[in-house]
Amino acid sequence: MNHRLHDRAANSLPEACPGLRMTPQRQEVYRVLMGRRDHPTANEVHSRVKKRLPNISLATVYNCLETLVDHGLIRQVNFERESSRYCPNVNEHGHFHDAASGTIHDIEFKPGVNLADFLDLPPGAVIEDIEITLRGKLAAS
Amino acid sequence: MNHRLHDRAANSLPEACPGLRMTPQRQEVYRVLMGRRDHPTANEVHSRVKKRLPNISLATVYNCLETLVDHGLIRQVNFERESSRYCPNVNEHGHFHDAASGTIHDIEFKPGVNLADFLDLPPGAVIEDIEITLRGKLAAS
DNA sequence: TCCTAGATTGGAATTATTCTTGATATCGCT
DNA sequence: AGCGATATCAAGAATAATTCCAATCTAGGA
Repeated sequence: MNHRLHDRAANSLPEACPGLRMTPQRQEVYRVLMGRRDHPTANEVHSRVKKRLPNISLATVYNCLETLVDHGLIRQVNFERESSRYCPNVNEHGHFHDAASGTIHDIEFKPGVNLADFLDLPPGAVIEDIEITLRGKLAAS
Repeated sequence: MNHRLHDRAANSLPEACPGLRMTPQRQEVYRVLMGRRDHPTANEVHSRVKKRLPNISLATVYNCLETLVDHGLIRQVNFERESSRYCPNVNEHGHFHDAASGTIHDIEFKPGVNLADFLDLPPGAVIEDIEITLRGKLAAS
């Protein structure tokens, strides 16, 4: 069992974030994302958050998610035209979509990798954000 | 000037595609995409196609685009939650979104690149599709 | 030519998300 | 503690892209 992960999941925000007022709703939305890192949709987040905040509205969940994204505490992930999903892993990383199970796995870059190593970037391009999505199957191991 | 490109753009379908009935609508949708490779949305495709087929409906444009995608003649490209865009480049490639101009550039992989060299894939993962999107700025050269 | 499967159309329906508005809560200051 | 300014919340309405539906149409084969 990964205690490091578990401990983080049990807390609310890792540290204060400048300019972000920490309300019970935002705290709980964040807590829920940390508690189960399965890339839930806003709807799923709403269901989970309602366990503790039964009166929270879906609109508020959307607001909280947007705020947390804007402050860099979580990331919004899009697959095709499906509903957005949310992910508390703010490291640069990609996602692997297992078609069979519908699960999503974070994909880390191998250490020391540089985008320009494998992509033919336009000269002078300054990259601000990367989104890498793989779709496929996990062969039975 | 790139004659190869220009010639392809002027034609309709490059070759017959098994199981695909080539209707005037599909032909024109394809022609429009080849004629201007700027990753238009379904709406933009609709406007362009109407020049020659004034009665074509948006639903038909969606149908044609879907069919062409299903047959591997074009690709559907999604950025965030924006409308889907369509692209006649069916090679494996990524996209660079220039925030300033709103333009989209195809990004090719460097030759001989293997994704597994750069990404920490889950063991036994079989990749069926890759989507790489970069957002950033093109520095004034 | 006639039949049939598939294609097209226009409009209605769907769905995720955003917007609006009024009510609440919080912050900084005295 | 009290007050005004500001931010947040909630509920439902509104939006926008896309899909669905039912009714024609069309092309190609028997």
